[in-house]
Amino acid sequence: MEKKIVHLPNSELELMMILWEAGEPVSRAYIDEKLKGRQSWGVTTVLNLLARLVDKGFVHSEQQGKGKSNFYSAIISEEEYLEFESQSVLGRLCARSMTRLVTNLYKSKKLDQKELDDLQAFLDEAKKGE
Amino acid sequence: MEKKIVHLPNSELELMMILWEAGEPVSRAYIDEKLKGRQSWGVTTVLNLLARLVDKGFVHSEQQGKGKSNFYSAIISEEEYLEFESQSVLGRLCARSMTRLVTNLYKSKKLDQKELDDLQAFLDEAKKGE
DNA sequence: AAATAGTTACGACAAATGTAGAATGTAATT
DNA sequence: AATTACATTCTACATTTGTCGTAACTATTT
Repeated sequence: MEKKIVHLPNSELELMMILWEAGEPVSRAYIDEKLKGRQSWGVTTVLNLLARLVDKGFVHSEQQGKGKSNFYSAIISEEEYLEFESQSVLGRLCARSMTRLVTNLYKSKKLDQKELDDLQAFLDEAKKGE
Repeated sequence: MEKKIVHLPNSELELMMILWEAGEPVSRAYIDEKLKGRQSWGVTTVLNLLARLVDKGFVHSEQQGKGKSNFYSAIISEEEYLEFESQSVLGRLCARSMTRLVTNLYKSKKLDQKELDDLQAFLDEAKKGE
């Protein structure tokens, strides 16, 4: 079974972001905690979304024994997913208005200094290659 | 009826991109043309997607008289939509991996020189404000 | 051992999405 | 005036997505 990446709906993406950020297998309870303030999904909802992600090959779920909580971890990495979306409609939209996007994110304080520095480093690199 | 912006599915976003790029009212035939190579949707499919966009308040459709083709134009601007998405899951994903995103897009030649220059200008501006 | 609490799996269902056929109406062609 | 060629609207339908309720099972508490 090869790694086939598909576009994820928002709800599932929300969970993937948590798994990516965690970087290690985490429990459903952990995910619930991270979801606080963003989404108020019922327990089953989260579990169900996780199950769908497992089906799609995005997540691995390992059972810790009956009655105990499972541990979930990302199989598809953030890089891989981003790479995939870059080739899609979304990628084209971002490309067309990259600066506007960056400006928006900066204004709403979603971009931290490190990301800005990295961006500068990338631009310096790109300039050399011209 | 205020301008309520909602998340668009890929298919509809694909059409919006064409309308945004066009910048003026265009016919369905024009859209079909632009779609060439990307999507092979039947005529009705495109019209149906346009109708849904009209319902959602994203597109204005004006009839050029019976039997003649309509003209479609974007009501919600690219800026507005981007602003909206910046606040969503998508925005957070982009923010978290902005540099990777930019790098991907650059590699696949989706970012042109102008966009890079703009980006640099933005960074210069941001640096001053620190 | 009965009750309670916590966990996951299964089934469900409305709404949204992807995609198009059929119906209907005008315009141009024969 | 038929026929042909397009255009749009309406209807349709399988999938996917958003969200759970229930069932079933284990662990803990009383």
